[in-house]
Amino acid sequence: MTTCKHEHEHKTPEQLLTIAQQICDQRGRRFTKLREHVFTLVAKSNSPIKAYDLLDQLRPEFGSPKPPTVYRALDFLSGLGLVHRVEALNAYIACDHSLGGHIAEFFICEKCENLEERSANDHIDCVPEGFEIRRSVIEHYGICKNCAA
Amino acid sequence: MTTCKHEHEHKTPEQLLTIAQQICDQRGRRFTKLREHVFTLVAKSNSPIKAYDLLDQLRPEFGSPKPPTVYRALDFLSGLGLVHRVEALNAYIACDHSLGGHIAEFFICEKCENLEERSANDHIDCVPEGFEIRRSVIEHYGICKNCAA
DNA sequence: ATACAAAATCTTATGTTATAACGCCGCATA
DNA sequence: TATGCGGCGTTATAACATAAGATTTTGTAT
Ligand SMILES: [Zn+2]
Ligand SMILES: [Zn+2]
Ligand SMILES: [Zn+2]
Ligand SMILES: [Zn+2]
Repeated sequence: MTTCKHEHEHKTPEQLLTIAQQICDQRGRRFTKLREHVFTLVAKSNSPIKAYDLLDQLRPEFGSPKPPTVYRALDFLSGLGLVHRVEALNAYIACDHSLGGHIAEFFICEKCENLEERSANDHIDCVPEGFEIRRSVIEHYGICKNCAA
Repeated sequence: MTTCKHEHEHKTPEQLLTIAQQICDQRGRRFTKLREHVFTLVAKSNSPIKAYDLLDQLRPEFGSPKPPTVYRALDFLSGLGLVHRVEALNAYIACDHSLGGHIAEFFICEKCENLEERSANDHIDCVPEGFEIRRSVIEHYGICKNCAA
């Protein structure tokens, strides 16, 4: 258990949006109004946000969207590595490591819901012989420094 | 990424049941018929099993149980560390490390659904300063040796 | 410009997972 | 016998997610 000694600056929603547009461009995918709006809502949320909360926040500007609308956008965005799903919360967060393709590791405060994203080191011990890892879910739940006080 | 070199024997459902009863006794909790039956079903399943599949398998011997019945039993069992919830599958597995209180790490084959449980080493890098980890979710998805062939 | 194909979206319906709330029963304790 | 509590049944509903088909938008070729 090693406390972090690096700098981990957080990007602003605006920066994240710019990067998202670039990545989308590079891959030749369309960053539509809907996708942009969903991404912005995720990026602006300061804790993981749920699909049905996104639905609510899309209204009324985007009419009365139904679940498939927001799930499609989230699938698109997570396919590009722009957002991550937090499995144990059924919620979504904008990737702060704008590179795509990294293994995300989360530290989530159970009091204030704040989430810190890290790029997991790939030193995984004890992998079963011959097992090829395709995707990893690594989420740590606990109490952050602020909330411990 | 280090391939496992240890022996990891698997306990039989019967062994798991015996251990579960002991742990329950030690803690002064009641291992009721229902809890025993749910635990046995989980232990006998050779891949993570879902709550509603458990419900089906409880019938008709246990009448027509409703969701709260099985969720209560699962909460009880996981509270004692006898079963683990696999977050990204919404499914449950009997703990093979009968000690309780360990950090579970799973390697799950996406083809055959086989699951290997390990006890995660606690060498977590880059923990945010002052963050106290209470619970960790570590799940690796991929293809197992058998299915790669 | 027009036609076409593919991508994106909308809509309806349904499937899946999980919990709230309330009541009853059986057992332990005083 | 009263009292309390753990365990479980039951009803209802909340929360999360997807299937399938119709429709619109968009880029591309003619
Ligand atoms: Zn990320
Ligand atoms: Zn906090
Ligand atoms: Zn375990
Ligand atoms: Zn396999």
